Amino acid sequence: MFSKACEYGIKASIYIATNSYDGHRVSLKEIAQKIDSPEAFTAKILQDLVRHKIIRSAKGAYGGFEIPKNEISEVKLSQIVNAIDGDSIYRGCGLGLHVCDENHPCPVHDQFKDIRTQLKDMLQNTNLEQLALDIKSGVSFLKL
Amino acid sequence: MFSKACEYGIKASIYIATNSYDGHRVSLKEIAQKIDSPEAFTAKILQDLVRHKIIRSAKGAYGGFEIPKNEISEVKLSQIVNAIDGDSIYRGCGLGLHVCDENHPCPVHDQFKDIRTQLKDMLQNTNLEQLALDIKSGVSFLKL
DNA sequence: CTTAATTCGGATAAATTTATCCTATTTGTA
DNA sequence: TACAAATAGGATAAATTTATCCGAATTAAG
Repeated sequence: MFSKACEYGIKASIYIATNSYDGHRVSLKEIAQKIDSPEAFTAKILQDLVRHKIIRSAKGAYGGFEIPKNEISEVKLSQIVNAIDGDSIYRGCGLGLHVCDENHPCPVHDQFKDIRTQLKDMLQNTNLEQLALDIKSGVSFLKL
Repeated sequence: MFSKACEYGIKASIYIATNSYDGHRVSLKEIAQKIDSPEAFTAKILQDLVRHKIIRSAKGAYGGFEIPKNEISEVKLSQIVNAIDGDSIYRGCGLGLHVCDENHPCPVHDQFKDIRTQLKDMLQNTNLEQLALDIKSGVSFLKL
């Protein structure tokens, strides 16, 4: 579904959100441990999210990553996915045709239509606050 | 969504179906041209589908690939996807957790639930006959 | 001012996926 | 039987994704 990079990006963003919620900045090292991801690779992904202004970073001692409290509920899953994987998951053709629309549909265009729409809506309507609160309350988990 | 291999596999199967419908066996060369895929790579995928008994092959002159007429409507997209990509698209965790179920859900488990179910149902309920007929009647297309 | 803890960024390596090439084998037809 | 047209399959290459390493820059604290 998503690339590894995207999975790490989503999990890292959620972990950062849970901590920003409490006003805590978190380091790359801590993030990688908590979401069980390779540290250096995760660093690249976080840099990418920083460039896309989805998260913020602070260099130097006591530095780390954070999301301004008032922005946590504004960050949608779709932004993270878009930044890392692009929008082809819910925009591109299911069979990889370059042209695929109502006028020139691929064989599974109709079958995929609802699924794509639902996926797109879900990603656009799910924000980091919801996800972070479930982690904080122990309802959901970031590893295993 | 799917790997390139899987996309080629689905398109090839549909093209073979449209021809088997008319009692015509088709060669690798013809298939690759009609679905716009790399020939040698497509050969590997077709071999795989043959091993999974989803399509049949005939060696030698006048050989090629076919699907017994009475089986065309029995081949579901899910079988092709399973043979090539496995079932992780609609079985695995959206964030790649090794354990992810109702008791230990990942942060997006609930959000993905419906989408997975819908995708799974669609793949299991869509057969090659439907798709092939749309191609034959010019309603849908295998390339561009 | 020095040090330690960080992120940043470039280079590189490993793993996987995608793609190509070549030879062997099979098989229908002349 | 010889030939040509196919699939089968192994080896290899190219491209992409995933992952690691290391030095530079930044910054808070002592």
